[in-house]
Amino acid sequence: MTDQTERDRLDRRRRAFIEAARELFVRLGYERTTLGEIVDRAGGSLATVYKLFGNKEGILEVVVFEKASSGATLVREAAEKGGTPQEILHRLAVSFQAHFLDPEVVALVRIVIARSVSNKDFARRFFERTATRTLDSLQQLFADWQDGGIELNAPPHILAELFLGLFVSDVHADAISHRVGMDNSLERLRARTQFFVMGSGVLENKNANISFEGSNGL
Amino acid sequence: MTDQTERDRLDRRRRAFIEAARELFVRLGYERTTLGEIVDRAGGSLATVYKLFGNKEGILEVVVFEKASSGATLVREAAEKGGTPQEILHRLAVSFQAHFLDPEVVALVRIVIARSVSNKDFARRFFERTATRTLDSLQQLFADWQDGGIELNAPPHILAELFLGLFVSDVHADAISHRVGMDNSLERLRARTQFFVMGSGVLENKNANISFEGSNGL
DNA sequence: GCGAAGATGTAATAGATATTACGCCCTTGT
DNA sequence: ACAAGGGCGTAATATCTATTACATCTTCGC
Repeated sequence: MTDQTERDRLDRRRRAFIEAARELFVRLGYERTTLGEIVDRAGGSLATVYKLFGNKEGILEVVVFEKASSGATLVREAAEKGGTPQEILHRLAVSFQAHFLDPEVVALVRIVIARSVSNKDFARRFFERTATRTLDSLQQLFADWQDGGIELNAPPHILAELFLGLFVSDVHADAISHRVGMDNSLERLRARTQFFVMGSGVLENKNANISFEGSNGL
Repeated sequence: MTDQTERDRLDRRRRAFIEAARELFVRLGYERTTLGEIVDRAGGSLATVYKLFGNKEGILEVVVFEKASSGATLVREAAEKGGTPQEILHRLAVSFQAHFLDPEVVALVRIVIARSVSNKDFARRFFERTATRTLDSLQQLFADWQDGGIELNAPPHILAELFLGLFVSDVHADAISHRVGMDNSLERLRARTQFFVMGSGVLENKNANISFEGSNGL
C-alpha cells in the first residue's frame, strides 16, 4: 500500500489549494476568483481540486471555516488572567478588536454575506460557529460574575449581545467602507470599554471584585 | 416637439424597471438577477433598459440610492418632539430599528457589501450617504445636549458611534443569519436604550432636562 | 527498475448572461 | 391621415467559467 505517502502528497496539495484559494478569495472575492487561478497559483490541476473539494463551493467552505473561529477562546483567556471586571473587559476588548477586525476575517465575512443570499444554510452555520458561540461564552462570563455577587443592570444575555455588538458594528462598517477613516486607536477602545462598564453597572460593584482590587485607572 | 409626453412615457417605464429590479434584487441578489427577468417583469425591452441606465450596474445604483437614506431625518424628528434625553433616545431607537432592520434595507446592504469587493467606490458612497450622515446628525444632537448643560461620559462623536452601533450590529447579524432567532421585541429595545442612557451618563443629569421633567418610567 | 495508483495538463463540454444590433410598429403632434 | 421619433421584441454576439473527460506522466513501495 502507498496509503501514507499518498495521503501526505495529497495533504500538501490540499494545503496549497487552500492557501491559494484564501489569498484569492480575500483579494478578489468568491465570484471573481476562478478555479483556474487557484490552480495556477497552487500548482496541481483542476481534476485534483474536484477530487479534494467536490466543487468550487466546497473549497470556499473549507477556507471560511478554517479561518473563522469563535471568540470563545479569547473570552476564556481573558477571564483566566483574573483581575477586576473592568480589567478583564478591557483585555477582552483588545483581543476582540484584533480578532474581528483582522482584514482577512473581514474579507471572509463579506464573502459569507454575499453567499448568504443564495446559500442561507452556509451563512447560518458560519453565524453559529462564530457569533453564537462567542455570545454563549460571554453570557456565561457575565452570569458567573452575577453569581459571584456582582449586580448587573441587565441580564447576562443582553449584556453579551451589547458587548459583542461594540465590535460587530465596526466589522460591519469596515465591510462596507473598506477602512475609510477607521479609527482603531487604543483610546477609542478604552472609551468603549468604559462606556460598557458604565452601562452594564459593573462599576458600581467596586468592592465585589473577582480576585484583586481594581486599579481604577482604566 | 413631443418632449413632455415622451418624457412621461419614459418616466413610467423607468419607474417600472426600478420597481421590478428592486423586487428581484432583494429576493435573488444582484448577481442572480438577470436583466431579462427585470424586463419580463417590468415590460418594455432590454434596449430601453440600456438607454435609461447604461448597464446593469447603473440600475443597481439607482435602486440602492433611492431606498437607502440616512437616519438624519429620524434624528431631527425625534429631537423636535422634545422631552428628556431618555425619551428622545427611546423614540429614536424605535424609529432606527424600524428603519435599519427593514428587510428590504438589509437585503440591499447585503448587495452593497457583496459589490464592495469589486466596486469600492460604490460602497463608500453608500456608506457616506447612510452611516456617515446619520453619525453627523447624532453627534450634533449630543453636542447640543452638552451645550445645554448635560454632562456626558464621552465626547459626542464617540457616543454617536455607540448609539448607532446598537442598531448596526443587529443589521449585521441579520445580514448574515437571515433572521434566525432575531428578537426585535420592545423590551429588548428598552434594555438597549437604558443601557445607552447609563453608559453615556445622561441619567445623572436628571435636573438638566431639555424641556419637560423626565418621566423616570422608561 | 517495476508496476500500479493516482495526480497532472489539456482540451472539450455546456450553460449562462451581459451587451449590442436591427427592423418593426405604435404613439404623438400636426 | 401622416410622418417620424423612439420604444419594442428578437436574435445574434461574445465571453466567461464551472465542470467533466481522458490520455500521460510521477511517485513510491517492493
